Amino acid sequence: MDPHLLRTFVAVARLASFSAAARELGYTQSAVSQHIAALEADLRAELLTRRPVAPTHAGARLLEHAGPLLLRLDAARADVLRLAAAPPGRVTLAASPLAVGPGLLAALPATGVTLRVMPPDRVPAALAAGDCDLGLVDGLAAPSDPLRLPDVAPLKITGVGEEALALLLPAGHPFARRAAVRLDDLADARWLDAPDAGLPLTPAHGSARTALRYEGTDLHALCALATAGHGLVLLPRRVAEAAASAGSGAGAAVPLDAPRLVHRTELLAPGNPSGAAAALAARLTAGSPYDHRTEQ
Amino acid sequence: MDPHLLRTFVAVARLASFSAAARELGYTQSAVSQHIAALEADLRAELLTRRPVAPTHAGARLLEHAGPLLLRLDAARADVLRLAAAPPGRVTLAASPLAVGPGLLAALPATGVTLRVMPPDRVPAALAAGDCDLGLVDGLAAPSDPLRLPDVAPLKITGVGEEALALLLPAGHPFARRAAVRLDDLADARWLDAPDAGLPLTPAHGSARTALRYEGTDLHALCALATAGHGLVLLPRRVAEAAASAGSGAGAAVPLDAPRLVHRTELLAPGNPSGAAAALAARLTAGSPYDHRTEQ
DNA sequence: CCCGGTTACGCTTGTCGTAAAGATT
DNA sequence: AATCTTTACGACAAGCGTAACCGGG
Repeated sequence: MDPHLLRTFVAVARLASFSAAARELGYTQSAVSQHIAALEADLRAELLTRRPVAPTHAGARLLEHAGPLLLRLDAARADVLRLAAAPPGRVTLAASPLAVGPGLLAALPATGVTLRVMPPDRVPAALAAGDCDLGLVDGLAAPSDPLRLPDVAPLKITGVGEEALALLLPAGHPFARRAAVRLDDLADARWLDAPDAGLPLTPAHGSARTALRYEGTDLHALCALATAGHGLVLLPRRVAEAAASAGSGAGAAVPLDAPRLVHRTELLAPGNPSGAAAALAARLTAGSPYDHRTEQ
Repeated sequence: MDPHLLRTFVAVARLASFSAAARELGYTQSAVSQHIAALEADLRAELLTRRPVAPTHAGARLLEHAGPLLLRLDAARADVLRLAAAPPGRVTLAASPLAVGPGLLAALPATGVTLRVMPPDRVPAALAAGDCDLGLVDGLAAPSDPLRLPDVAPLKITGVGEEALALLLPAGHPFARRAAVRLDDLADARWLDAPDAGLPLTPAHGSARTALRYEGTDLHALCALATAGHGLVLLPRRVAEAAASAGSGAGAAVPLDAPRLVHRTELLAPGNPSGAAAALAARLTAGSPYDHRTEQ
């Protein structure tokens, strides 16, 4: 089970073609064919149907394993290489949209930082692959509970902020004048689904119908959709309030009465933060105005 | 970063010797030396100091990655091979000691099952390596929260039981006559540390001093130690009560008043449970008397 | 008959073992 | 001096590419 074979296998499965995979990987079709044959011989199972090329049952299983496996492998490489590489002055920080808040902005030094915003589920992978030096992710969790992140690598995870939640909705919405709403009230609400912006439909939303799916990481657009009545979104309270007032009165932010659910932001750092990265990490964990708001 | 090289590397690091690793792996010392050299050239970093052989900083980092990586690799192999292998009638079930309860015993069919008890942290690895077909682990968690397990492979995880906790202590202990104790009361208690039996010292125990460390998976011995006053143990309530009464009055079980903390048991199954394993899994999740006690 | 995957075969490269050299206690 | 790692080198196998082959649309 050479990683090379595995990589070829996932490429073939993804592209549904031996020749396309060969082109992508810089091999000949023949080599790809041999790779798959070697894998199938090793595992004593047919992994792909040919013509059309599609994973068999066993192949599908292997695919589930292969992704995380290759990711971890890259992570290990990148991690050790990062140790050896001369620590450059620049730091690249990957962050999910809702992790970009006042706490982060206050902690950023004047120079030397690249900020890269991406969907939260891609942050760990970016860190693993060495594309960035630090990661900031956010998500919903119980107070002081860590987020449930895929463990792609031994990462140092630090909570850097927790904030209560609020619902963003149009000013004319029946709930808009309430002092607070409870999750029970929202059992069959219509939610906006915006996984790239860090607002996927979670178990907290119940068996909700999706109002609209938004693909992108732009919070302003998302808030505009919400205040225009295309669906509800659950946001950190400050963000919701800012969006409600910014929209020239078109929106309203209603606090969510769910004491066991908060918006949490976490800092992910590889075990070996280089000098500049370590300094930024320290400022993010300690110096942030988010910091001491750990309860409620 | 060939897995073979990685495997050699961890062996060398573990044994602190090239030659010993070579013997263990069936290579010559020369080959081992070449493996390490290849790794170091690839990662452009010295991974081991020679004489004495010890991991460098970079090597230590790589070691952190290598373990889970190799485990996942074995898991993938085992998983796919299991698919192809003719499903034998026998099922091997790996379980942590406290997961062996009435629920399990009731669900066991008359024949065809091998039960293997091991420390909870070794169950996922056993499943990954294909040494067993199903796993049962237990641990402390918030109600209806899943346990935090290392994700060695894409496993199907199902909660099969939650139970309140109780403290087992000698009959003469100051707490023995209380109706319940709270975690605050136990801030500086002396705890038994028995990680192999599934009772490691957790954050729930505060910054506790360890009374005695017990290595082994035998609950009876552990309960005897507790009732003899060698330290406190936190057990599922039924287990604690049974142990208290079994010890001919030497012990007492005091319910723990911590509504946010329960003893939870989970069933781990690979994605491809074979016929017999699937049947047992179904009986464990559905038929168990544990099953409907999900709250409190 | 064309497109795409497989098989045959030669060549290059890599990997292991033997054996000699080098280093460290 | 003894022990353990490294280096040199030869043998063998693995892996890739070229090219011929085959099977389905």
